Amino acid sequence: MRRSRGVTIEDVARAAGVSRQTVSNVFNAPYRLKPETLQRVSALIEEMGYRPDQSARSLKSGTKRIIAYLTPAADDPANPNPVMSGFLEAMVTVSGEAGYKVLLVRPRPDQSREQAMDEVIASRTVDGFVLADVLHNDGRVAHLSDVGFPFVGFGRTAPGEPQTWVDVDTVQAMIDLVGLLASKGHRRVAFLGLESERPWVGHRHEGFQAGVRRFGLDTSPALEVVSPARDPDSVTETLRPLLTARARPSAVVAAGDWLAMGAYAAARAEGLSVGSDLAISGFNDLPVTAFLQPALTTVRHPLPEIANALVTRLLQVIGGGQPPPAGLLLPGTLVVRDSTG
Amino acid sequence: MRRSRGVTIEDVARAAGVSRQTVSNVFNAPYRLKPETLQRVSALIEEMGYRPDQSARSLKSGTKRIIAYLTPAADDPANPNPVMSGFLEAMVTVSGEAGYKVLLVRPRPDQSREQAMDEVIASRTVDGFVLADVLHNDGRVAHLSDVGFPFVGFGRTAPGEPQTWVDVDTVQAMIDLVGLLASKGHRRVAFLGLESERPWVGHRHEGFQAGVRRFGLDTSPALEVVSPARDPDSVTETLRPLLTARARPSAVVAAGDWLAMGAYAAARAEGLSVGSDLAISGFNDLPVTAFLQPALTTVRHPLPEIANALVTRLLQVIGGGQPPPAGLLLPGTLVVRDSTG
DNA sequence: CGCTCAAATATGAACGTTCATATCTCGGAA
DNA sequence: TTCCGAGATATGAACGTTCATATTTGAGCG
Repeated sequence: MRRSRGVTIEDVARAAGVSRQTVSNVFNAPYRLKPETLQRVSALIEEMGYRPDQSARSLKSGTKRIIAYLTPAADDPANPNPVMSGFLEAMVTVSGEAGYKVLLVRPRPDQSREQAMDEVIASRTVDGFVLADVLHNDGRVAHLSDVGFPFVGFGRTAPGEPQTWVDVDTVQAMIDLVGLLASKGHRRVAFLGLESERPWVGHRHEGFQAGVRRFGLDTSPALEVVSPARDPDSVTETLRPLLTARARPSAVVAAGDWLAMGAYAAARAEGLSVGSDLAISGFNDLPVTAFLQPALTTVRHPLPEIANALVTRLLQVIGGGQPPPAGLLLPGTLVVRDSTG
Repeated sequence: MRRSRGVTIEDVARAAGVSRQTVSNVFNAPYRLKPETLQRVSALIEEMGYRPDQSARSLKSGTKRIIAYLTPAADDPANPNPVMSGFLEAMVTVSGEAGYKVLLVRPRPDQSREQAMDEVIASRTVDGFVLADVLHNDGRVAHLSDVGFPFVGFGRTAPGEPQTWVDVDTVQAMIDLVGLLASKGHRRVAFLGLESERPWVGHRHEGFQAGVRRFGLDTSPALEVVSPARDPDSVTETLRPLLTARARPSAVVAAGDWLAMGAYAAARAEGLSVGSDLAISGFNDLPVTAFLQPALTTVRHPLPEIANALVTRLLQVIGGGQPPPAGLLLPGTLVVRDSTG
């Protein structure tokens, strides 16, 4: 009669004629074992299919080898955010390589995000948190910082707050983008923004302005417009005055890919050919960009690098090290396609 | 001096002047306690912020309250699959409501999916698996079934295999879609397929054919074309002969939304107006569909219902119940937008 | 008034590890 | 030859729960 649970360290120890500790050392301190013993016990572990019971290991050692990902509420339930699923994808890969798994945590309808975090912390289920879409004065940051639980975030905190964040250098990417357009001879470049509090909207605007100044392009405020929403109709409405003006811009830098798609529609509505009559660029490199005609020039987030930096920093904090003194900005990648001629 | 770990059951018991078991019962068998005691201890638990240590609980009871989601390798790393991220989203929500959390498991580069699962099983980290994109003769299904570990899948298995799956009733959805077109007077409807082994491609084709027969439309095989890839250029190439033919179809039913986007491009290339000159439909209801002009008529997967059925079935199997005798097909939702006139 | 029995609560053991420490082994120096 | 000490391995305790079982409590009955 076999036990219903799995193979235990005791089983392996008995089979190998060694003690539990020796088997434990195969996983936790192989250097302590005589090479010959290591070899022999390892083989037996493999053969018997033994893995340490995570619960027992966690209970005794206090380390879970699990990172919690606080799932962001989707902007709009019908529109899952592809940047964030790409980020999660990268997080899983990178933390997997570091020997950590990712646990998805979503606050129940009756809970605040902070309460959900408290529950996970109190039940000692994970070693740390990864937050997405972190912004200045983020309640989650304040809370985790207060209770002293390890965390890192994708986004940015304010200067006085903990600096355990990593983000894309949006401003620099926008400057590069404007530089690309300038190099193609564009002098009147419009910026298509979005009416939103999200910090990245501001960063993209800021980067655009910096780029325009840097490359000596037309800085007329009339070239900067803000759409109330991302749908093509709103964008078309927003851009119409600009595109029908006497001196229309030769390029539109949109604050995001969806907005850029709207700009395509606006261009078509005015009989302008995207790429030749009007250059258009986006931001985010959503899956859709490659399916547009012409394909959209955009900026790709360095998601693997961001995930890597976050995991590295988080493990550092978990390990009891000093939290990083400053946030980290990583460069985005300009993906040049046909929409910019 | 406070202990570095958290509040334990012992702490609460002492503070309340009761035994550990009584505190434990507050969570696991409240009906056993005198209402007065329950009340008093609950209040103290709340006040002290006590939560049972998951590791200790798991170790003793054997139940982890965690479901593993074996993350599917993205078709193309640059194109995360939005249907699957929507599915994961739904899984997190539904399992959260059932008191379970979702752990993401990805095989390391040196591992097969089966090896990754074995590792998770042997380390007793989760109670069961959810598989996405399950197909006939799926190695994961065979393996989990062999080792007798609880699992369910989104997709379909072959008749002889375990029937713990849930899927969309693709055929019925396609019939509905063809019915919609028939009701609008279309008689020559084309099917735009994709060169792929994926089972859903076949189901969509099958459903299309059933619909065409059912509604007495033109069944000419010439109306069924297959694109070698999903990009707009390939699709345009594939559709050109059909759209320039003497008797061109008045509608195109695409096997997926990306293909439908390609059909938009093909229509434009021939100077046809989508919606009026040529009706086009897709499948999946990707985020992009609402941003197209005209917005795309498509089929939405019943992701919350699928997740719900899967979790229900999985918990049943975990609880030691009989595995479901048959798979479950859930109806998709026709999302009628302007691309079908 | 004492007894019975169910309801309510308490106790000791066990889950499978790792930690802290103890013991063993064996080559080399005195 | 004896002893030392470092390297290698072994042992008992502890992590914080829940399980199985034991004990207490108190209402109802003869």
